[in-house]
Amino acid sequence: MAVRAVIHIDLDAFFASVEIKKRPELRGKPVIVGADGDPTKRGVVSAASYEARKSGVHSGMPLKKAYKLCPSAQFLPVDFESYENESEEFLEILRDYSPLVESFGLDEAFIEVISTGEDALPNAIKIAGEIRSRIKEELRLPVSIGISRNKLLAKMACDLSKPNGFLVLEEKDVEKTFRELPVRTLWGIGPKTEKRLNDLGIKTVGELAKVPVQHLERNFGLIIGRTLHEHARGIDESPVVPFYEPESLGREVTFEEDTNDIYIIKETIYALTEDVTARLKNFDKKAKTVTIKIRFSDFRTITRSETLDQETDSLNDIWVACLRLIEATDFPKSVRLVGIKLSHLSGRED
DNA sequence: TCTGGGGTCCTAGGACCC
DNA sequence: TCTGGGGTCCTAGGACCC
Repeated sequence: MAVRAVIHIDLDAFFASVEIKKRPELRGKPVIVGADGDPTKRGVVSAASYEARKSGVHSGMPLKKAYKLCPSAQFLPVDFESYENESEEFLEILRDYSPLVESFGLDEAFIEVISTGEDALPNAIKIAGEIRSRIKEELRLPVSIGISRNKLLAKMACDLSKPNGFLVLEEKDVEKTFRELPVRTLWGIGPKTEKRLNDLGIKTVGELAKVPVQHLERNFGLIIGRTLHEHARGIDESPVVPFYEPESLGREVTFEEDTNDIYIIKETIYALTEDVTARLKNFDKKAKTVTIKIRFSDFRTITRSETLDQETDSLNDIWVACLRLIEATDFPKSVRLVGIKLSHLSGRED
């Protein structure tokens, strides 16, 4: 009989850890990586070392605020290329242990391990231990690992173990482990759902698990309601998928200063369109739907989309669609961000 | 000190067809 | 002179993840 186990691996404070690896003199110091590394400009924290987190800095926080909280930190620009290189080496190590490796962002991955016998966990624990040693020796990066029988529980175990952790979560321990956890810690519950659950008197995952599924379906819809109910009980049947075809390709950019100038807006969207169309061709895809995105100075964000008669990878076709969308849009306030997205992608059938 | 950029998935309403 | 109901596609927005 074949049984499965899932390992979730997460490189701790990944961008910051890579920077510290490049510059060892930063080890043990607060390091904050974000945007172009200038905390007086617009941008947010992409990663903060644990020393910086002690000051209250966390990813997603505006750099200006991070600077107020931790002025002694070393602020560094995002260097995607080196993170991508490290990430590729990370995935290569994992693929030595199973073909079923699903990357999730640059710094996280799931591995499914199939074992013969009654229990897959002991074998998964052994493999996870080897992976941990190799990442520490070959990549010299800190890592946390969670092991369980499905993706949800493996990820939750990993999150609970951070930093530098290693945690096995068995089904029999789920109820006790989840009982007192705030609902926000459950995968898929963000700030909005947390607030709505709290308003319903549901504060912990243990409480959520006891709510009748019909009650959740009424409040959150059939799909999300059912998922909340299952996740609170540690149930997750989703497979580990080694490769996804992209569903959409997009680029967006925030201006250093808000602008009213329609020529700057058009010029910027054109540059983004060139970039995304090149990526589209690289993927050997064509797109049917073109969407532009505008965020105004008050942060109100709109999208305008057009589905073409025929899928295309032509820069001209896509740009003309963008222009039509721009012309049909009102600009009542100055603009903070513009973006473009291509969707309804399909492979070329030339 | 405000609030990035890359994505995925879900929902709701309207158009349109049978 | 009163207008069903199902299916599908499109658009816009929102929640969530890293």
